[in-house]
Amino acid sequence: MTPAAEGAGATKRTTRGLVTRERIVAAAAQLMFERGVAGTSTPDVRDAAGVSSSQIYHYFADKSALTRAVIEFQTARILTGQRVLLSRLDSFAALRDWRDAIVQIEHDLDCRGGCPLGSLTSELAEHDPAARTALAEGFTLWTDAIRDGLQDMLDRGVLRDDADPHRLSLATMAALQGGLLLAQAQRSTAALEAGLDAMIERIAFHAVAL
Amino acid sequence: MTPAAEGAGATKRTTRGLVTRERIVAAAAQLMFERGVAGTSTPDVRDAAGVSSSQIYHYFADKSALTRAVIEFQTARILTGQRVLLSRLDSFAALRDWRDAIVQIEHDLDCRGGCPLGSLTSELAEHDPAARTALAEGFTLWTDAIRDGLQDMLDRGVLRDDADPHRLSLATMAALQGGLLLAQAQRSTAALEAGLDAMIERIAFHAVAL
DNA sequence: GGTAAACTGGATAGTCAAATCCAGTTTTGG
DNA sequence: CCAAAACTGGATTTGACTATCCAGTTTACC
Repeated sequence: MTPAAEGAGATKRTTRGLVTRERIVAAAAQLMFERGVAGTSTPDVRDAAGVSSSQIYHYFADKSALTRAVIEFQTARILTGQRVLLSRLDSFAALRDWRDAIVQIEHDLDCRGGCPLGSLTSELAEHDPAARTALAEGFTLWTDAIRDGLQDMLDRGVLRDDADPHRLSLATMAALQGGLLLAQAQRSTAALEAGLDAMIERIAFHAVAL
Repeated sequence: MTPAAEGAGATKRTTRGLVTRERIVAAAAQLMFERGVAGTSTPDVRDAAGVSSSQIYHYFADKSALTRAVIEFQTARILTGQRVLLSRLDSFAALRDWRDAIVQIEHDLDCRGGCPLGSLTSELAEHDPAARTALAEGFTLWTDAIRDGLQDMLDRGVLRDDADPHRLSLATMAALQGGLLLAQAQRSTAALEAGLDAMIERIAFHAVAL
């Protein structure tokens, strides 16, 4: 009778149920961000979400399913949270604003935690194939958002034809992820700033002469 | 009576003892690379190293101390393993060889595991300050090796004076780390290649005109 | 108003890992 | 040769976590 909790089981859910489910996911996401997946126990999530133990297993088949929900949650969070910046990532001013916003966030966090998706990657990629796939998908969506802005710049003639938006967006995402990882290790945004700046300058190399 | 196992306890160690200690660290490093720190139990390490349980706690105060030894092991491994490439990272040909070697390694590993230091970072940074410091130090040594090559190019007039070796090396390390992380998630070296290529091109921007 | 879902709260089983301890054996280095 | 270190192999304590189950209560919705 346990609702499939995830699959096409199509168990009827009330609004209240969905809200509770979301509260569990949000709490788990926060804890996993702060302490990692292995460092987050279901009792921890239970307390943080303010629910009873049974509710967690009512909505999720097991911890692995909860973790996958967290990945989707973080992906959505990044894409909507950066929507304003990402949707208009189509000028050098916008790129620099985006860079500044990320550096500012990291600074405000005292360089703790790295990237919500990046941290999960190294912990899950090798022993949870479903999680790895979900993470890969999240990175792809994120990278594509950057690519679209660059494509826009190319279409509008801001960038020359020799610019490859897809490749540039991949490189930018690499610099971002690595910058966040190094920020976490070194408690400094120096590498993050250097990486993002270098990529923006690299993109500027393709700009049509003023 | 337990030897401090790490500190300035200055317990006399025989050659055989050091060899065994190293065998434990190497086995732990391999397992932690494959399964993560949390996914590696001391019984796992015991079996992989072919020693008795007591020996692990004979050489290391606890799992945390062993983990720190693993970080030092991996740092040394990277620096000596890439010594040939890193020590002469002072020309564009050398930079490209270095890039190719890294991509090749990742390809041979089927994009599994990411960076030995990077993986440890997101897992340990937030709840093991000593580990975080050791990781930061490892990244600094690695980045400095890159910086030295660039400084060489600058000193020899291959790069123009407006090149900032330190900043460029930081950006390169960010692209490398992010590229490896994305490779792990997406099982593709595309982002790694794009990131490193972009950085090499970025450095080439500072090259004196031919 | 009644059915189904949401929810509490705690008991519980089973597993596994960290770390300590010990009694005895082998190896080594001066 | 002999003392210290290296090492075996396993027993053991302690604790935490995953996951299940249940008996009963509250809330939502047609």
